[in-house]
Amino acid sequence: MFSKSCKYGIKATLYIAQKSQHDERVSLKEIADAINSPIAFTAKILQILAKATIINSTKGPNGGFEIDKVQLSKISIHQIVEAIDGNRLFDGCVLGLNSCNAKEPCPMHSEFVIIRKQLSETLATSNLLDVALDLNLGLTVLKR
Amino acid sequence: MFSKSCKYGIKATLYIAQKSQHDERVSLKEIADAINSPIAFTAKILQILAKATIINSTKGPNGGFEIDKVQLSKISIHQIVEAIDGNRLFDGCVLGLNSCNAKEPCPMHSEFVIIRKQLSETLATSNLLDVALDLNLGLTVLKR
DNA sequence: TTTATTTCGGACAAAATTATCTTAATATAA
DNA sequence: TTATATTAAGATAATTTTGTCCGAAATAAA
Repeated sequence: MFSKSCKYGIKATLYIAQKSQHDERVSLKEIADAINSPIAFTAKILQILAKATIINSTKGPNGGFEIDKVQLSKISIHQIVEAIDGNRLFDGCVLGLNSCNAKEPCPMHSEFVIIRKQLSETLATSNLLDVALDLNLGLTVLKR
Repeated sequence: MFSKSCKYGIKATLYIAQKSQHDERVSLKEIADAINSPIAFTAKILQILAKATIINSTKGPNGGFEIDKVQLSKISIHQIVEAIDGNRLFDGCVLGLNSCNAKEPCPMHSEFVIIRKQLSETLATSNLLDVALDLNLGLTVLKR
């Protein structure tokens, strides 16, 4: 479903979100520890997310990553997926045809209209604040 | 969503299904042509499908691939996906955690319960005969 | 201003996936 | 029986994705 990069990206963003809620800026190392990911590779993904203005990065001592607290409820998982994996999951033909639409569909097209709508909506209506709250309560986890 | 191998596998099986409906056995080359796939790589995928007894293969002159006509309505796309990509799409944690379930869920777990149920059911209730009929009517296509 | 800390960016490396090539095995028909 | 057509299987190669390393840039503090 999601690439490995994207999974790391989502988990990293959620961890940053959780900490940002309490005004804590977190370092690359702390993030990689928290989500059990390779540190240097995680750095690359965080760069992508920073360029997409989903997270903020600060260099230097006490630098690290954070998300504007008031933005938490306005950022969706959909945005993260788009930034890292692009939108072929939402747009592209399930069977990989170059073009595929209602008029000239692949054999799976119609079956996937509903599934993708649900997927897209679920990801679009999710938001970092809600997810961070569950993390705080220990209802969900980011590694294991 | 699906690996490239899996997409080839689905398309190849659907093409074989369509031809098998009319008692036509098809060659590797014909399949690769019909679905616009690399021929040798397609051969590998067909081997997997043959071992999974989803398709039948015959060597020698006039050999090729076919599916028992009476089985067409009993084979689902779900079976093809399982044979090629395994069932991590249906089972595995969306965020890649080693274990993830209702008791100790990842932050996306509950959101994906519905999506995956729908995905799994859609694929499980599909069958080769129905899809082949649409292909026959020209309502759907396998390449472009 | 110098030093320490941290992310950024580019080059490089490893692993996984996708793709090809060659030979073997099998079946058909002449 | 021999030649031919076809898939099977194994080795190899190319590409993409994932992962590492190192120096540069930026920032803060001494």
